[in-house]
Amino acid sequence: MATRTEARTAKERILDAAASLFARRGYYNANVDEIIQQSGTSKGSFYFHFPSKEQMALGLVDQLSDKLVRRLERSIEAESDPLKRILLAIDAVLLTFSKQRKLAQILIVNIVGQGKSMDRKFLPIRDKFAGLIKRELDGAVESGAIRPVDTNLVSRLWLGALSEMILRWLLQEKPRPLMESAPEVRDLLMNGVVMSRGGESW
Amino acid sequence: MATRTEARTAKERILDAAASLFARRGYYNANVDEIIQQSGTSKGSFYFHFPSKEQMALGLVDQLSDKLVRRLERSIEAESDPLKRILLAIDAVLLTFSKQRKLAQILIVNIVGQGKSMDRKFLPIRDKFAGLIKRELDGAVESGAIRPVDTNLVSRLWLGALSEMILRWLLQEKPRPLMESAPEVRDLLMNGVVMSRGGESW
DNA sequence: AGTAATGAACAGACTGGTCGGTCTAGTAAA
DNA sequence: TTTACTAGACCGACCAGTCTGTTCATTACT
Repeated sequence: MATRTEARTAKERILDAAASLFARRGYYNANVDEIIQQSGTSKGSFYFHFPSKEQMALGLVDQLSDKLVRRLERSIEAESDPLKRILLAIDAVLLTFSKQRKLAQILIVNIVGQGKSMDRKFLPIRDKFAGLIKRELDGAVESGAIRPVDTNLVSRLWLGALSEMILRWLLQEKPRPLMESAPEVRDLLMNGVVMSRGGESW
Repeated sequence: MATRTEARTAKERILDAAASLFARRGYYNANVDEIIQQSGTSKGSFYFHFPSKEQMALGLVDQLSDKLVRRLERSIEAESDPLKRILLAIDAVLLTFSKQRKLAQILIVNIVGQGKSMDRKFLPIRDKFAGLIKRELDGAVESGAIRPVDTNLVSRLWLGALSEMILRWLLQEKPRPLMESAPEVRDLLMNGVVMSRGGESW
C-alpha cells in the first residue's frame, strides 16, 4: 500500500472514492479521512490536489454532470426529428441512472440541501440539465411539433418530475425498475406540450 | 431576560427559531447554540424538551408538513368537482409557498440531501403530499374526468415538478413571482392527464 | 396560614469526540 | 538538486450532548 505506480492516479482514486462516499452517506457525512482511506492515499495527497473538501465536491459534481450531459447529447445527436430527440433524451436519462445508482445518488440527492451557499453553487449544475431540455423544447416549438409553451418553465418542471421519480427509486428499499415506467412518463410529459390542445383555461 | 412568563412557551420558541435557522442555513449549518440563542432559551431547556437535534428536526418538519397538508385539504373541501379540486390544490400550494418562503425552504430544500438515513426518514413526509395528490387524481379518474393513468406515478411527477419550480424560485436572487406561472403550470400538468388523448406510443 | 418538600422547567459551563485543514518529513523521478 | 507528489502526525475549532446546579409552582404536612 505504498507508492506503487497504480493504473489510476491518486487524484482519480480520490475522486472515485469521494463519489462513492458522497453517494452512500452524503456530503456532510463523508469525511476526508474516509475518502483518503478508501482511495488508498493520504491527507497530504488530498490537499495537494484539492484546495478544500468543498471545492473538490463542487468539482466532482461538475465533472459528473458534464459527463452525463455529453452522454445525453450523444444519445440524440443522430436523430433530427425534434419530437423524437426529446423522447430519446428522456429514455437516456432514465436508462443511465437506472444503470448507475451512484451517479444518480450524487446528482439527484446530494445536489440539494447542503446549506444555502452550497445550494447556490449547485444551481448552475441543474441549469445545465434544464438548459439541455430547454434547447430541445425550443427546437420542437420552432419546428411546430409542440405548442409554443414557456420552455423555461417546462424544462424545469420536467427536470423536477424526473428528479423526483429517480429520487423515489433511489430511496425505496424494493424499487420497481426505473425503465418500467418510462413509457408512461413519456406519455405524461409529452401530452403536456403536444399540439392537441391550445391554452385551456381550466 | 430571565424566567418571565412569556406568551409563547420555550418549546414553541425553540421550534420557531429552529425553523428560521434551518430555512436560512440548512440542518447541518444551524447549530444548537444558535437555536437556543435566537429562541432566548438554553441548552438545558432544549435537551429537556427534545432528545436530540435530529429528533427535533424530524418532529419540526413533520409538524410543518402536517399543517400544510391540512391547509391544502381545507382549500379544496368545498369543491366537489374532481377536476376543479385538483386545480384549486395546485394554486393553494403555489400561493402558500409564495407567501411563506421559510416554510418552502424547509419543506422543499432541507428535506433532501442530509445523508441517506435522514433522507429515508423524510420519505414519509413527501409521501404525505404525493398521497394527497394521488387521492385527488384517483377521484378524477373514477369520475371519468381524466384518463386512467398510473396515479402513483403521476402524483410523484407532479410533486417533483412543483418542488423544482419552487426550489428555483427560492434559490434565485431575483425570482419572478411564483403565482405568475401558475396558469401555465396548471395547463401543462392537466394536459398530461386529461381525456383528450389516449395512450399514445410516441 | 405558613412552610417544607418535590419535581418540572430552565440556565449555562464544560466535555469529549470529530473533522477539516496544516505541517514537516519524506520519496521518486528528471 | 530540484520538482512533483505522497505520507501521516498533529492542531485547533467546532459542536452535540452532559452535568450541576437554580428557579418556581404545586402539593404535603403541621
